[in-house]
Amino acid sequence: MAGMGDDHAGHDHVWADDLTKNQGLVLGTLAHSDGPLSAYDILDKLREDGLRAPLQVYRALDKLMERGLAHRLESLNAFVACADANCHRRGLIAFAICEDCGKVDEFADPLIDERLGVWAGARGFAVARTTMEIRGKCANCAAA
Amino acid sequence: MAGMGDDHAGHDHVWADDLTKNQGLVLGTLAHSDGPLSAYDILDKLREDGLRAPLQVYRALDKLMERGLAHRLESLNAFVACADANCHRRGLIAFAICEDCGKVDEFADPLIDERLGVWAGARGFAVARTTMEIRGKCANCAAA
DNA sequence: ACGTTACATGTAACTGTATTACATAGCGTT
DNA sequence: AACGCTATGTAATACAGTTACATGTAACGT
Repeated sequence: MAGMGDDHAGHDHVWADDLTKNQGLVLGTLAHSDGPLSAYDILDKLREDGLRAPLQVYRALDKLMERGLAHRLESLNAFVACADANCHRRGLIAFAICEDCGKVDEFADPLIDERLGVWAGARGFAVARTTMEIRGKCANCAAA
Repeated sequence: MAGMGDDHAGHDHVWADDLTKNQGLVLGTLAHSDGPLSAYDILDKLREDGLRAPLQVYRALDKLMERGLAHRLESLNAFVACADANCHRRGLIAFAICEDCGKVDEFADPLIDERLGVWAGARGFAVARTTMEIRGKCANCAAA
């Protein structure tokens, strides 16, 4: 790996141990960011680590999302690391996105999940995955 | 208006009567489609009606969405006409999207909406708008 | 009638997001 | 060594959305 001051893949990972180099770089970048990043944001931050093309980032993101280590925010075309370090989450995950400061709060609500199951059951709809994103102002920014 | 075989704005509108020409064209296109359309899909269908640039479509979509006559599906980068003809809906609107046939089912669930209100209230989060999209297979496609 | 304001429109160029196609490299198995 | 599998590298392209600027048009006040 090219010289770097901050080698995520080398020692900075407390996540899964079997990430590939690019997956480690991308997850490290997301984990250290205080807000969501677009794929191109990630790419820019990783140029000095040798990444050059969007596809390298998208490939890593796909794998990370498969494993639940990262999530995509559809309404932002951006990505975040999973807030649950060892990702024990199941079922629906929702995100509250502050439009002022950009912070994202990830949460799971079993009741909403169940309610969704009821709707789907009644319709015979087979749910594969659900995205739920709330836009607005976090408590901090609403106060200001 | 340039000659056209299918003048939505002229006679085809049962929606609001005060839509502009482009808004009428775009809403007509969405309403006649049996699935979601991207902005560029819409543009292609409206070239013969004189539209030439993406911006013309995006501008119309913005106005239609402001009025609740159209919705954006974030996970698809696509748009649909509101299923409720005169759009009496309030609060959270959810979409079930079939990944097989592409059909979209729009519904509102007050309980989910309320549950969301509880979460937001507890956190001091001021909700501006919520997007909820379920991906999976509709009853028809699940059967096949 | 004239200028002013407000809003809808038209056009081009551009930025940002994501995928396709093809080539290369590493590793475990046989 | 040859094979299959997965990860990588690179370029080119497709798709989505915005910025900047010019024009049209109808309502309003003077």
